[in-house]
Amino acid sequence: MRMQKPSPENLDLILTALGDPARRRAVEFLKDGPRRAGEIAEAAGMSGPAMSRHLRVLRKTRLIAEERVEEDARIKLYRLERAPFEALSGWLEEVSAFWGDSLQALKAHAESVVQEEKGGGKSPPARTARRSRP
Amino acid sequence: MRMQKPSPENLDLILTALGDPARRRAVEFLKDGPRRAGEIAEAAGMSGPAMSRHLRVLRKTRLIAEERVEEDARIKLYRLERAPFEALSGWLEEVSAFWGDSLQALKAHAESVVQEEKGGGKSPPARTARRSRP
DNA sequence: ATATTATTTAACGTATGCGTTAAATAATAA
DNA sequence: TTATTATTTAACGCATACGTTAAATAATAT
Repeated sequence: MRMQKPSPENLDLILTALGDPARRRAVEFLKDGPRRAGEIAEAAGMSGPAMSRHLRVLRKTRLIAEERVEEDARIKLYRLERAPFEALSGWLEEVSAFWGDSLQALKAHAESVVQEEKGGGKSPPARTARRSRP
Repeated sequence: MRMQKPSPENLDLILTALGDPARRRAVEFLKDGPRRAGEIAEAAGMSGPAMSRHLRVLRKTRLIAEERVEEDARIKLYRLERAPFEALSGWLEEVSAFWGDSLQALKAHAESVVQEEKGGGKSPPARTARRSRP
């Protein structure tokens, strides 16, 4: 049983999805809890169909998931899903690890330890410019 | 005193910029240090002009910056710039704060305190679904 | 069954993004 | 100056994304 690989291919979808302001507004709106499609559309200031398309994109990337209310089967709620945010966060940390970010200080440190264990074979981080001239 | 506002408008550009795989490859390549445009293009497996366009996008979002080598004025290097990554990271933390992520645990807590001080006027975080029926 | 409300899908027009080839700039070297 | 190498910009063609209005589905209520 695999537990959700970093799935770097999905970064494409995740970042593209979050790149649209309407979808980002939807995500920010859902931060406060599950909501219906109509509420989300209204909060983002767009028509239902337009938001429906956006929700489909967010659903495809698993940034959101549907949720049914038992008491009222016709009501369908959307809520944020954790994994893709973590995937993106992980990629960000990996990219910006070498800066020693204040927030990620201890995590970054842990990462670096792990990285040392792996033995930094590939690219000796030549921070110095190499001239290409003979 | 806040340094470098969250600049939510730039999230658009940042996320759109990072949404393209070629640009992401460029960023990952620059993680190991400053490189020339040609090297980046080759690493990403595309023509010079194509990558030049991408670099322009990355430059506009300040994800990268130019750097001149004094010893050889005709060589121009690109390097990663910290701020936009932090901006994105900050937004991510804000959005996913309520999950109590292990990494962001204490930061998230601090945020929630701040949020309490602001007085949650607008949307009372009703984690429970409200039916819209009369 | 018919009506009602909520959401999704279809179809259309417009706009933007990407890669390629060819031309234009920059900055030196001979 | 002219030649050389590196990078950027221009122009073209193609594909995809977005929002809107109108039609189709879902799931109940009467």
